[in-house]
Amino acid sequence: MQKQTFLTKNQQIVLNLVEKSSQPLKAYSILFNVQKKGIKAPLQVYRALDRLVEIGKIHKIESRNAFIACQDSSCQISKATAFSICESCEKVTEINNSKLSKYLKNFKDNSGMKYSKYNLEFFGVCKKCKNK
Amino acid sequence: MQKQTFLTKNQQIVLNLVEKSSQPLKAYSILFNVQKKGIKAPLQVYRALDRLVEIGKIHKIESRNAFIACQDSSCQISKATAFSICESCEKVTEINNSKLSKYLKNFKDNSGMKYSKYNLEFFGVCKKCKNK
DNA sequence: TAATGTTTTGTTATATTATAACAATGTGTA
DNA sequence: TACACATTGTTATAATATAACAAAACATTA
Ligand SMILES: [Zn+2]
Ligand SMILES: [Zn+2]
Ligand SMILES: [Zn+2]
Ligand SMILES: [Zn+2]
Repeated sequence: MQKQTFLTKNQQIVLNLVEKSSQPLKAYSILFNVQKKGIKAPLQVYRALDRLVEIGKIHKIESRNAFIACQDSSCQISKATAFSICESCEKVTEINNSKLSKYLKNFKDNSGMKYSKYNLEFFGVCKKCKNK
Repeated sequence: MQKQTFLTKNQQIVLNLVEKSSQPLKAYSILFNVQKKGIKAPLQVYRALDRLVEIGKIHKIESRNAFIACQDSSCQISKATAFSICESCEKVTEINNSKLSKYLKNFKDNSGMKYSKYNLEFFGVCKKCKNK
């Protein structure tokens, strides 16, 4: 049997929820919200999340331990992610900027190490919050 | 009483340990290693870590939940951090590259949000591991 | 279609990471 | 000294994540 190319039932349930949310969701909040769909245990959620992250459908916001749906179709291939995070309202937005991604993909430091992946998190105060 | 400008005893103990380590340390591994110095509880470690991160003496590697001593004196001011992480041996190195930091500090996306801080984590396989 | 090997799932238990709450102690200032 | 407040110690608990293993689902092919 080959590794799945489609989404399994649990993965689809989790993805649907994460995609409906405008903001990152925590694993246990996801669990709570999918219990009526038959997902009962943390591991079922974490397994679905792991796979969804692996195939680029969602991303983990590492500084928040939370998960957000991908808003940029190229992520499935590139493994290159960037986010802006408002430290006041916690709004998170995926940054889709080709210049930035080009710059970072080509970045080489002097260690001679080749990077296959990066994650960038910007922090600040969003427009909305600043005008309050 | 003003907020301290020096390091308190616990902070110094934790910092000493983290600085001695060439690699990121986890909070509970720090706790285990400073118990002979009189630090008994997780919260004592986390409080010290929080402050040390705040003043830029150490950084948290978010994707690893681990802490590493700052290897770049400008971090105390800039709140701009970048790391390379080997996914094979887990070696972490702070990237100190003025072009990169300049580029990222000046980066503006089209949301009109002003960033005061960023954290960037590059992943790959280090030279050593590649030659194995 | 039955046997086989593999992936995915369900389930229980447990490990790991981090914070809440509050009393006690220390320290600078008036 | 009296006050304000920062820091510490302590216990308990919350939040995040994984280990282990049996059961079920599914593709392959005999
Ligand atoms: Zn994406
Ligand atoms: Zn905001
Ligand atoms: Zn630094
Ligand atoms: Zn390596």
